Amino acid sequence: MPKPTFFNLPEEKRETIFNAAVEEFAQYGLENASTNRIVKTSGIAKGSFYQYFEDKQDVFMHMLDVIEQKEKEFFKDKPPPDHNMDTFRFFHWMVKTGMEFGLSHPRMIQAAWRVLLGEGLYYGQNLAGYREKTKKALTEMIEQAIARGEVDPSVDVKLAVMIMETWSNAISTYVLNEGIKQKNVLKWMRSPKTQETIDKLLYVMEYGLRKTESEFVSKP
Amino acid sequence: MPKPTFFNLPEEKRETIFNAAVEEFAQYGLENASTNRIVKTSGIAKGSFYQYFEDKQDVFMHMLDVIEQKEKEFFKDKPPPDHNMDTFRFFHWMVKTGMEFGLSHPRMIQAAWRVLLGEGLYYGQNLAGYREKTKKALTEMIEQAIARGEVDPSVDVKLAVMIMETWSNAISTYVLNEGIKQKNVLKWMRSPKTQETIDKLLYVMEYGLRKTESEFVSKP
DNA sequence: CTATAATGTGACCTGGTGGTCATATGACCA
DNA sequence: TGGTCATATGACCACCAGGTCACATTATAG
Repeated sequence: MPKPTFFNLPEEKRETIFNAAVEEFAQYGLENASTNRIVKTSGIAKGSFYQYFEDKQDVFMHMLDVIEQKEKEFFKDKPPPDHNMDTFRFFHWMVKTGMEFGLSHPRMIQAAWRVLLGEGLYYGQNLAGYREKTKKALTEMIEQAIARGEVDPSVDVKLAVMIMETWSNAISTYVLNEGIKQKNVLKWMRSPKTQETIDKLLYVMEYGLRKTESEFVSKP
Repeated sequence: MPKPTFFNLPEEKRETIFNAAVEEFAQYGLENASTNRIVKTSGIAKGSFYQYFEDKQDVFMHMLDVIEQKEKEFFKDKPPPDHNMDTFRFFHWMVKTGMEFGLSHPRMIQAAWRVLLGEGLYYGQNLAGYREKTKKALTEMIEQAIARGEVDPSVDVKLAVMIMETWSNAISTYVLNEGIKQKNVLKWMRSPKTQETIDKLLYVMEYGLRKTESEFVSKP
C-alpha cells in the first residue's frame, strides 16, 4: 500500500508519477525497473518517492489493485449476454471482453502480464496470490462445464484449467503484442479480421487442430 | 564465440566454468546474471573470464550452440518410428523425445527457455534467430500436414504454427517445472501417469477441449 | 638456462542501484 | 506575526555491476 502522503497529492501529480511507474514496469519488468528513472521521468525528487511508497514493489502492487478496480468497473455494465450459456461461448465472451478492457489500458496490462508471467514464477508469495484468484475462478467454471457435459471429462479438471490458462495467455499475448503496433488499437481489435483470428483460436481450443467433420465458421 | 583461450583449457576447468555459467543463467536469466558470481562460484579470476569470453552474452550463445550440438547427437540414433507417419503422431513423438532430451540436461534447457521465452522478446536480434529456426521447421511441417488433409485448413498456417508453438511451450514448461521436483526425473518422465498427462495434452491439442464423440484413450 | 609467448590475477575504474536524512519550503492556524 | 507540521529535496551512502590493465605466473622452445 502506498503511504497516505501519496493519496493526499493533487490528482495530476499522482497520475504523472503513477504513469511513469507503469511505463517503467512495462519496459523493464519489476526486477529491472529503476526507481531513479521513475523519479527522473516523473520529475520528482528521490526522497519524495520514498515518502509515497515503501519501494518499487509497493507501486507495482498498487498498480495491480488499480487494474482490479478498473476491471470491476468495466465489467459492471457488461453482463454476459446469457447467464446460463454454453461454457465455451461464455469463455469466448470473457476473452473478447477482457481484451477490450486490456486495450483500454494497454501499458498497465502489459506491465502486469510481463511481471506476473515472466518474473512471477521466480518471485515471492505476494504475486502468487493474484494468479491463484483467476485459477480458482477457472476451476469452478470447468467443474460446472464437465457436470453439464460440455467439457471432455476424460481430461481432468486440473489439466483443463492449465489448458484454458494457456490459451488465455496465448491469446492475450498475441493481442497485446499485435495491438501495440497499431495506430488505432480499438479499431484494430474490432476489425473483422482480428475478430476472426480470435474466433479461430478459440475454435481450435474447442475442437482441436485436426481436420474433422466440424468446420470453422465465423460467428457474429 | 568464446575466445580460443577457452578451448585450450583443460576439459575439467572448462566444464566447471561452463556449468557455473549455466547454473547462473538458470537461476537469474541473462540480464540479471552476474559475471562476478560466475567467477566466484567457478573459482577463477575476473580477468580470466574476459580472456575466455567477450561478455556474458557470449557464454550464453555458446550454451545455445552446445545444446544444439547435443540435441543433434541425441536425435541422431533416434529416428522417428515411421517416416511417413501422421503429422500429429510425429509431433507427439517429437515432443516426447524432446522432453527426454531436455531432462538429460535440465538446467541448460531451463536456462535457455527462461531467457529465450522470457527476455528474448525484449532482446536484440541475436536471440531472434534461434526462435526463427524452430518456427520455420514447424511451418514446413504444417504446410505438409494441411496438404495431406490432416490439419484443418480453415485455420491458416501462421496461426497453426503459433498454436503448435504454444502447445510445445506449455508442455515443456509443465514437464520442466514438475520434473525438477522429482528425485528421479527420468523415471518420473517415463512413468505411466506422466506419459498419460502428456498424451492428454496432445490429445486436446488435436481434438479440442469440448466433449465430442471421440474420447481420449491412452495409447502405448 | 634463457627468452618468449600464453595464461592467470585481483585491485581498480566508472556508473548505476536502492535507500536515507538533514535541511528547505510553504500552507495553515493561533 | 510566529509557530507548527506535512511535504519536497538532492547530496550522500554502501553496494554491486561490467569491464580493464599492469603485473605475476607458468609453459614452451631454442
